Amino acid sequence: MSSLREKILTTASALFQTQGINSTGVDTIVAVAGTTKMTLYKYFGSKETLILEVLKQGHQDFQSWLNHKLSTNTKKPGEKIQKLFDYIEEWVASPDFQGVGFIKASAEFPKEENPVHQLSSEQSLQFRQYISQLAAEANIQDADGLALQLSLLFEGAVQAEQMKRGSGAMKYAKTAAKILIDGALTH
Amino acid sequence: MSSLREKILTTASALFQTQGINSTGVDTIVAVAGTTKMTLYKYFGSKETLILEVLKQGHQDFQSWLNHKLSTNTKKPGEKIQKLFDYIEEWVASPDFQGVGFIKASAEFPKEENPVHQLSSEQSLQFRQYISQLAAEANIQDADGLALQLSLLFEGAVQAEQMKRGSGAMKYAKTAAKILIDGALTH
DNA sequence: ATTTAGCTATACAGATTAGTATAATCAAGT
DNA sequence: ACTTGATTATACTAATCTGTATAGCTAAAT
Repeated sequence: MSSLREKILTTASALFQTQGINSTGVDTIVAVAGTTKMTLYKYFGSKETLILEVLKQGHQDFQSWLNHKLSTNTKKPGEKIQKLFDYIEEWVASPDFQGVGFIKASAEFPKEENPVHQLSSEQSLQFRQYISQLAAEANIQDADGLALQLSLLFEGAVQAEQMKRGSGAMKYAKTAAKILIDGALTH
Repeated sequence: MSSLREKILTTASALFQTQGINSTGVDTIVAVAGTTKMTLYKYFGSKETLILEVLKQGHQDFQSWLNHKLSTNTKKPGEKIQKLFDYIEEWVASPDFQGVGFIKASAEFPKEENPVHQLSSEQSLQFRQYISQLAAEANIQDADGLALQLSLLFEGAVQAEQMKRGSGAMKYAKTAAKILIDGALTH
């Protein structure tokens, strides 16, 4: 079971989001999680490993949640891309939303050779490919191009939301996305 | 004259961009700038002040460059918003492009009470208002809404460009922007 | 030649950080 | 009752970072 490992993960995730990654010490993490450094370093050999695990967990949670929502609420595969931002907005508005890890992480670790930066970059690409796949299912010509544009809206809105909480940026990203998708569908 | 002050400013700006703000120590800055800590602390009383000055300088450089380009290359005021992303792309592609400070800074200093975060937030808002003004000059109904959407594309593309250099994200942001602007103009 | 101002050189204080070493505690299973 | 394994508690090391103190250098102006 090892609920302590998960407790450390969720605590670190919340602190990284609210305080920043570099500004959050392991002492703070273990204090808030109600454990000690020894236990943290037993489960995660280093702070960097912990960061990577937090990123993996967050990305997987988001992807599986989104995929489940889209799979159960659409009939034809081409419908998914049209509902994509509806669920993204729902995700961002949910109370346990803890930001999008890879956006913040890539900003705090800008060196390309850094493992955290590399994982962030990989996750960003993976999400874009997921959108591209949805676009292709809807028979959109330039699926990759539209996917990139939608990912820009997504990342920009998350960025704006992080900059000023409750800015409603994702709502405007959603309407912009609909325009871009409609335009791509008719061509 | 005080060219040392400017040397420190540009050096810090470059290092903040490539290494991250929190990961760049003042010792590194003065070593690269070819001066000493005493001089740095004489001009800027603290590292935080230096960060704020770097942000102010970068934002002002960008705004005045952009404004000059738009003013000299358009005849009617309504044309500006259509050429906006052409010049933004040119700016990002220029060799001395050193990122957009407020995007990175707000990610590294997420606490809203932090002065660096506050300045970043303010600059982001100011840029959005500038776009909104261009939209209003073109007689666009929901100028603020379009401005927010365009700023999302802008910030998302800069974010993507920082994540993977030379990704060409701004090119796709530009075409998406044109679609959104055209849509807003016909309504 | 001497003063003055700006800059350098260097050492250091004080705080914070990641990570480790060691011993004590606690809860089970046998 | 005893062992085993996981966790806690605490102290420590070594590195890093911001900011300061002190003294010396250099060049120009008078």
